[in-house]
Amino acid sequence: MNCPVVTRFAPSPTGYLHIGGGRTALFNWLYARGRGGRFLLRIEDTDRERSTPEATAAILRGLTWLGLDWDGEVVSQFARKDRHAEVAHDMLARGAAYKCFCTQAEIEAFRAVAEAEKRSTLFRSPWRDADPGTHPDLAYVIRMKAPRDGHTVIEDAVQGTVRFRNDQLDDMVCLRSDGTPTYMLAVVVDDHDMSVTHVIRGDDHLNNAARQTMVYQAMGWPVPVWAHLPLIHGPDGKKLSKRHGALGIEEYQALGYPASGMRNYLSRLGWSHGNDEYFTSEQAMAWFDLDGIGRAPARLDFKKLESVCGQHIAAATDAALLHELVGFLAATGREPLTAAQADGLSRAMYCLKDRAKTFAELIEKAYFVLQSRPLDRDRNAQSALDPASRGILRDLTPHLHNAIWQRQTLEAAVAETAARHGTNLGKLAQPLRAALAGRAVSPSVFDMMLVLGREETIARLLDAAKPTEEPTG
RNA sequence: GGCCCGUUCGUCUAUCGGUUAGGACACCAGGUUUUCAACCUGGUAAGAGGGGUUCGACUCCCCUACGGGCUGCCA
Repeated sequence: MNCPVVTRFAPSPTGYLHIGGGRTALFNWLYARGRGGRFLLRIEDTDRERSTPEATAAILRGLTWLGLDWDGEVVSQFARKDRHAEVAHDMLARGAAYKCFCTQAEIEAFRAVAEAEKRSTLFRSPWRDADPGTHPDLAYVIRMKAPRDGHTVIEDAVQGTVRFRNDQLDDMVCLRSDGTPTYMLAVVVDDHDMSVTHVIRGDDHLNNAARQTMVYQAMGWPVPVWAHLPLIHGPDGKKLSKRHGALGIEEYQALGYPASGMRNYLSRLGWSHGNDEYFTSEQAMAWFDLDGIGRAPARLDFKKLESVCGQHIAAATDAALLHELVGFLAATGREPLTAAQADGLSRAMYCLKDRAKTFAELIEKAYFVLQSRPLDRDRNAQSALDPASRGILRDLTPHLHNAIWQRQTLEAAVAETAARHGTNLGKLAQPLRAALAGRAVSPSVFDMMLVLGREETIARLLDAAKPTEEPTG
């Protein structure tokens, strides 16, 4: 039998897509894409109180930025509530579920007492075996009639065989008293109806898998392959929370990380393929497998993220970088590039991409090509332009008029001029940089000359050579 | 409280009973160097603790410690 792989990502729209969710989506995507399968997206919005359309939009944006494309339409779980109710009643008819008339207040009171007495808080409904003839005409929930004897065994592709004692599990609510389904029921019905073959999700669902298995069994449906991933922790080893800073996947875009680098880094968090560290998404698809997933939670390491991203930026094509840079600028609320800036950036990209780990760094170092005259110089640049240096720069310009505009000849011209003034390239480089970039940090001065061209270079040198008022502060 | 999962350098990890326990990031030292970065060379650094099983355990079993998850008419 050759049943096609179907995976899904099923976030609840109660907030942005966080980094852990992003990784879960990535693993599902890699698994399906690497096997010619389908990767589906379902929004688990059955909690009407907390679900928002804004959150759904943010999740979609996050996935799109990460480059995780899904197959087919986005499924709204809430829209399928009638189907869920139908299954709940089907279970009732099969004797796999029952109506429970206990009120929430009663259950809460029971749990409060149980907790105070340090007893199990597992709720046992008195209606489990009640004669339907005794049912009152009151609101009720439909609860699963879960087996009390024996074990429910989960064969998990990551966690191995996990056995749960059935007497530790309660009769979970499948249909609320208002007729809406709970997650526990809806997730099973949807995964079945959507033909999901592999459920890859956070290990906070491992316990749930046992109860969900009972639903599959009650309905006579095939149980999917489970794969419960360890959660991601913050750099301090604690559960991820707001105080760890950037958490929403979109914040990573704003920080300037390329999507391919994020995918690479995230895939290595909890999964490995031998000693491979840096790889493309195509390689990841080919290599990704469930048995390469670890069982221990991993911590976020921003240094490593940066390092990986730096390699992806260096390896990307200029066109791809420019394209992603546009998205970065928009994500950080900056001015879009003018045509001239985009053009300059393209010409400069070759000397920019090797020295930037993020788009934030790249744009910083691209300052020289994005600005037009007159440059506005920062403090460090200003102080590099002392009167003596300005004189040398002015003296350099005539030699540039006829120079062949190549690195070698430019270097020779600068070295020669420096020597004539009793100094050397090392000393002249900073003033030159200040003149061309207006900054103390930039690509190589010769790269800047090549990118800027003869006219612009000479003009900037003459601008800098002009005596200006010394900074006073 | 009950149930479940986990624990190799600071971090991510390799190892699937026999290795000088390997790699990457970070860090340190040196080299290269016009800034930042990149790059080159070398280095520091790990099997939570205790019991077993075995000729031999990081690898298998048990206990403890620590961390995490679940225990909702949330997902």
